[in-house]
Amino acid sequence: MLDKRYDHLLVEKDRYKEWVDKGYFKGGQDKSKPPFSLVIPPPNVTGKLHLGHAMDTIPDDIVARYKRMKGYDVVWVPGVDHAGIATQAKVEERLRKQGISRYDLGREKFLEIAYQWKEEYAATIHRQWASLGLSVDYSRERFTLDEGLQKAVKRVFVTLYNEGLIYRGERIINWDPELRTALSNIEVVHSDDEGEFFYFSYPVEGMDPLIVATTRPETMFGDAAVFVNPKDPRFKDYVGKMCVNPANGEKLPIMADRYVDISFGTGAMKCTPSHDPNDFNLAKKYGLPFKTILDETAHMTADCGKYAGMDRYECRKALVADIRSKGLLVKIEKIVHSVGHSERSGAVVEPMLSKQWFVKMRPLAEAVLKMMESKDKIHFHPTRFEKVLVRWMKEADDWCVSRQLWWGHRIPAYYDKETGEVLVSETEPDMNKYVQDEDVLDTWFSSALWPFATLGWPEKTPDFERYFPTSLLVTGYDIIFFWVSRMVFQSLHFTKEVPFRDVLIHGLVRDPQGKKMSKSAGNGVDPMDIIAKYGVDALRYYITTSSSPGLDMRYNEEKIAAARSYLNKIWNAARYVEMTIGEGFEPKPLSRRGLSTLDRAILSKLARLIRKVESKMERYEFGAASSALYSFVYDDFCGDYLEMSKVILLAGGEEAEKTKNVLYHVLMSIVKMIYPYAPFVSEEIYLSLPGHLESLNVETYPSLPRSYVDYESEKKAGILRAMIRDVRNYKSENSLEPNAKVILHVAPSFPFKGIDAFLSRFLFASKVAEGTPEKKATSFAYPGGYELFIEEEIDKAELKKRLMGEREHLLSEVARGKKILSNEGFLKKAPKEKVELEKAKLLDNESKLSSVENRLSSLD
RNA sequence: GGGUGUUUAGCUCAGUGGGAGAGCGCUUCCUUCACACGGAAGAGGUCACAGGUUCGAAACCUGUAACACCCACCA
Repeated sequence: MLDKRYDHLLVEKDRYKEWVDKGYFKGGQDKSKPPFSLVIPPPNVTGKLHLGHAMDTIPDDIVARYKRMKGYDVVWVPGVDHAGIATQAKVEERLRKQGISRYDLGREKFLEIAYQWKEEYAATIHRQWASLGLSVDYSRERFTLDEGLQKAVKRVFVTLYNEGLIYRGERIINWDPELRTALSNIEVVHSDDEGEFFYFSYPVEGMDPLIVATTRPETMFGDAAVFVNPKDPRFKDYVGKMCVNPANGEKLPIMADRYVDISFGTGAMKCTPSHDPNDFNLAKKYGLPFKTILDETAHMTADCGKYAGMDRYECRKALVADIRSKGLLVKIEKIVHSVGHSERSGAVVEPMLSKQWFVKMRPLAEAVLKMMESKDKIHFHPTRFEKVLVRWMKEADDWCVSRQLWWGHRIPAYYDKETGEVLVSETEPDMNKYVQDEDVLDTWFSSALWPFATLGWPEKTPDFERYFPTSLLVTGYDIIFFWVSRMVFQSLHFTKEVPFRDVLIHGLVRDPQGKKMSKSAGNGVDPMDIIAKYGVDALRYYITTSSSPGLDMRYNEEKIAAARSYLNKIWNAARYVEMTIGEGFEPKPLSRRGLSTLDRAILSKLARLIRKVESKMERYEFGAASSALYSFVYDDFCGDYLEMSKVILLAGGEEAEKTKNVLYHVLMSIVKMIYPYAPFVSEEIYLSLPGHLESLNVETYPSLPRSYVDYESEKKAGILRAMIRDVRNYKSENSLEPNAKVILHVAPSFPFKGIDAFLSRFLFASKVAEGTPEKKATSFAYPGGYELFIEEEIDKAELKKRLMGEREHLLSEVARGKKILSNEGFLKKAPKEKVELEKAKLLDNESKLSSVENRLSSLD
């Protein structure tokens, strides 16, 4: 027997371990079942789990549990991501607190410490998966740096290199001077920062000086020219002349190119080939010299005269002061401009000319675009995110994949110690002759292989054959570029298949004000706190049902409390059913034979509900599925059926036994349908019920044949329910006590077995008579022409007022019905059922109206 | 500069052509033997605005406004 109250701490205790130990989550145990596979979005080994992880994994878990019940062989591969930059930054930060830099330790020792870090955090992540109740298959767990992934990464790198899709080149890249590594374009986040726009005077022999504006004076040491637009009349005579760089006195050619925007700044632009991507292009075009004037920590190089060794901002300040003292500073304007910051360190990114490895994107991207136009395309939910992928694939520049870090997949490129010739190879060459590239790969390079590499690729393993492509990926819209797109093109290129058939995109959890949750803002919520307070089932329910797919949600603790109340409701309904059916109850198979109208009605609703919930679950519409179940639980099951069935149960006899069986089966169905959302509490209820298997984890999804759908019984039960509500409302409006005795009449005879008993129990009817009463009485009309009369002396004025209001409402309803039914367009074009429905409604409303009018006239 | 989303009850949000819904909050009443994490009965919305399509629009189309987000090399 269940306790009076649902206590999530008791319910969740030790349960997960038991499930794992019993092997319920292990895939591949029955290969006669159709496969269904997922991979977890591997969390970074950088810290604690947050609500974003819950958003990533709980929908996966709901689908996995649902699919198991539907008879699939589910494999859900778990794992963690080494998260190159992020982890290295954290490890370095920890070391720094001990006064150690990574350079003090050296590569090998540093990696040892990083691996320790990984073990530490992987353990935390495991505990948190357990707290969330994720039904992942631990026998298939992977890590983005494990042996298999290393093999896959090498295979991919070497193959792409041999195909000419990976190359090493000198280009302007985004440099993070804090972490001292190159970054890809999407690892740079732009923000509108306040800055200064400096106008300097560049002397020109025999002419007025040229005024050039810049936000970055310190880069003037790397300038190679000044550009103007060829169509700009102001500078017609300047082109071809030389001007003097006020920073160092060097002469710079004045050149013309259409790239220059006439209306921006002064119309004259300085060109710094090594520190600006556009200037780089111009310099290439015109053969200008490249001079690097910033080092890897963004300090000025030896080429910068007395400023050598200064930090870039220090130099800017000093240089501007010096130019001012020479009288060459014209003015300084405040400006808000877009500045790139490192996603990880926050440092202002420095565009630098640097030799890095790149993945050539065009051919890979084209394959994605082609796939997304074919009938075998990947289906995104919601579909609009397909556009996000497509747009990014259309625009993507070559991907800089080398990182000047230690924590990651080392690039399998080797350089001949004598000739410097490069050798790219999966196997290590003679290391006496060669030295390996120092750099590692972008973390996303290995994450991109996750769906197929975790299943065994490049080997043709049984898992790979059976479970790839995976069925579903769940992730946030914020990493479509970083992760989803890269998995797609790598998978298409190397397996010739999509990595997953469906992608379910979720939004972000924001704080109650709608702000992004972040550590620095201190507005984050620890899922572990929620779980401790409300239980993980309530969290799971909340996360998956309180928002629409793809939209952000605001964290709302009240809704978590509401979710817990809901689970408590189910818990108590179960408790009641257990008490009612009693010890030793043996469930029998359901049969419609000999069932009461009430039983038929609830089973009819259940049959329809199961179909609806299933169709929503199949489309990953958890909100819609759960709200259908929710209203069934509250309104139909607890509100109506449980209460009304008490009448039958009290009467006892064979009918009562049948009702007990129905109670049991309906409850079981509810428990099974809520199970994917709330596995812990449903397991507890399930195991306390008779006729259970060893665990809900091995149960099948409920089903009821269509023959159980019985609208006639639903309608009758609905009328009874309406009668009860009407009389209660009548008492309330007429200031009668809810248990005030009334005499009721129903006419004509309502074919509902034991109606007297129902009405006397719920309405405190002292007598239920058939036929129209002799005395004047208030009446209510119902579909099918049934009327209910209440005998009770009440305030005539009040009654009249109420009836007038009701008449008004009915008149408008009748008018509306007549209008729509006299509308030829409607009669012709609307679906037949709709027309019939309207006709029936009109008839009902007319009969109600005439009843109300009779009552009114009898009052006068 | 380009793109996407949002605008529905006091608050947070569902609702993809056929009489406006949920949770919380609010009003009145009720500890009756499943549940006060509860029950009964209620109040509360020109569905942002303006046009259009349709027999019928919160929903579809076109514009407008406000807010949010993404992308982009304007020095």
